[in-house]
Amino acid sequence: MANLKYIKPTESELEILQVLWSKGLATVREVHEELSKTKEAGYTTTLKLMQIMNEKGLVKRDDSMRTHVYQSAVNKEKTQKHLLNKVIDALFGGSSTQLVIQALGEHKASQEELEKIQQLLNSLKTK
Amino acid sequence: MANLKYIKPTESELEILQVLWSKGLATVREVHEELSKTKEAGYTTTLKLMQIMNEKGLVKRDDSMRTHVYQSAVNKEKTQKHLLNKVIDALFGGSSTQLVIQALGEHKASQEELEKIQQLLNSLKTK
DNA sequence: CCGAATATACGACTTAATTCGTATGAACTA
DNA sequence: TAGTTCATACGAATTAAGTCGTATATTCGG
Repeated sequence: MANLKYIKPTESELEILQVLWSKGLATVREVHEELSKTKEAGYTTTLKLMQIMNEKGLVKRDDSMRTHVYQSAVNKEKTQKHLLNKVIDALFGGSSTQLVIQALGEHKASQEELEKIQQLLNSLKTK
Repeated sequence: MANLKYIKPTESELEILQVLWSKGLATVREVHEELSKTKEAGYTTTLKLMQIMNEKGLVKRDDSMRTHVYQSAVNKEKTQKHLLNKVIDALFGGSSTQLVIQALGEHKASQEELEKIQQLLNSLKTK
């Protein structure tokens, strides 16, 4: 195996993964177009990044055609979980509750979302 | 001003800030001792890091004595908030709710902590 | 007072991320 | 078919983090 241990994408890599997670399959061009909406960067920069990600095993690609088609090679939820753990340690001394409080306090969530959280909370409390 | 915009401590810097936040005041030696509990690094490495942090404005120090005394120059909650926002963007497409759900689902919180979250949730819902 | 211990300063090295220029070749078009 | 467009590959430059060796100064114990 070569990926479960080393899920540690950089910020730029994460941006690319976001696109791949949402699109499923995408060419470098497509990823680059998407990133260009919010970011300034040359095409070959994106290309290079994705090539490196391929070497690292963060993405897979089909290079049977001239234009390669990429997809994520790492699970979205697993990656989120993994990096979130790091944040909780680095920023909140390991307390996920502190993080939740901080996150809930700061950002507005819709009633619907709050309800979702409430349900989750209920299931945790009665357990 | 020179700090509100650029709160972007690295991982190592965050470790040091954690120590300073908890101790209030500390010498390089003290910080280094603390870090040594969980990490392998030379004394001068910690020293250098803290010197750089001083230049960046992440910490302040009293160098009126031979042994300098450091303290954090950035607010803990502000820093948490700032970096948390980055994580929410980079990892959860801007949805703090997704982050909360992920965090609550993964980590066990005590009944007491859950109660705290519940109260926060109540105040958000009735608003 | 002298040597050991301890402190800071500073420069240099290593590694990794990011960026991009350029080369090369395929494919499409007039 | 020649020229333009678009793709990948690759190498190199830049920047920053992290690490540490070494120089130098201060302090303290005996």
